Amino acid sequence: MNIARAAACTGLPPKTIRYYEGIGLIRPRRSANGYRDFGRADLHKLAFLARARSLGFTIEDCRALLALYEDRHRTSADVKRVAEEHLARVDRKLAELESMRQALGRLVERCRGDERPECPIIDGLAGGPPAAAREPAA
Amino acid sequence: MNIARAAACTGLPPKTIRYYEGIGLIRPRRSANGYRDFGRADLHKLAFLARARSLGFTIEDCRALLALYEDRHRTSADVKRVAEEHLARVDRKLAELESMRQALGRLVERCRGDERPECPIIDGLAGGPPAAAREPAA
DNA sequence: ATAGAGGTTCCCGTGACTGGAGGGTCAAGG
DNA sequence: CCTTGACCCTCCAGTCACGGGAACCTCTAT
Repeated sequence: MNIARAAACTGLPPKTIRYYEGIGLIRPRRSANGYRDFGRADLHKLAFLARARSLGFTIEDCRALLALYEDRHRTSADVKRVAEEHLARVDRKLAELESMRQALGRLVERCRGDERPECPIIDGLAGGPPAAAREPAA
Repeated sequence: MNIARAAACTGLPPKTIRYYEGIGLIRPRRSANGYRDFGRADLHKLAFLARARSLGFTIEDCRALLALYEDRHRTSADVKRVAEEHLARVDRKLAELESMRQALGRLVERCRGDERPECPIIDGLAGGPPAAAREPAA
């Protein structure tokens, strides 16, 4: 099976498949004309990679997971460790994004978005009073 | 003020400050010896950039925001548009990460993490039955 | 004079691809 | 037989926002 069909089967762009071969994740045979020739096992690996990537695993995680996938003497503890580390990364990223979203949302909310130059967003970025200083504190 | 002090004032690494000058975000004077010499306005801009970056604005957003920051004829609508577009990007990213987290969490949850090779995480990545197929369907 | 702590520029590497140049291969049609 | 168009190949450059490090210059203190 040539690369275009492998791409269609797995949902990965041909460029990405070549890249994966380049970094040693897969090793498809070559036909006499030099074209890559993907077998059943290659397709399974590519599909595996596509799913792992879509869950946000890094390429190096994928390399480790693929090795475990092919190792019949693996332990599920090894797999779980990789996944849990990634899960922790995802959670950290989520927390970071959520705090961004909140700060950003507060600024946007308070901006009237009219034709005048006064702008709480600019003020906030410029280090003006964060939020409470406009409250009726007196 | 030299670059190390500017870095200390703004929390930005010297490397980043040089980079910002390289891409034209700031334009500090130079002393006779060739050292950068940061004035009050430069520091304000750097602090502005640090805050904008910490909210996840891209460098190009920052360029636009800095221009608005310095434009006394800006409209808050212009600022708000930039911020809202970014907010929408953040929300999309959040949704994506949350769906990742959920799928990942489901897999990790079901993995016993013991010394045996059977592993729902590997199975899930390999395209095995997603979740329900192990239920007592018979 | 020298040592050490600053500063400068320039180039390379990161992650995970994507785009494009330049060229080979194959099947079908004239 | 020749051409056209759709494939395929390799290799290089660019992305984003820096960070590391080399090679070199400048200042301050001893």
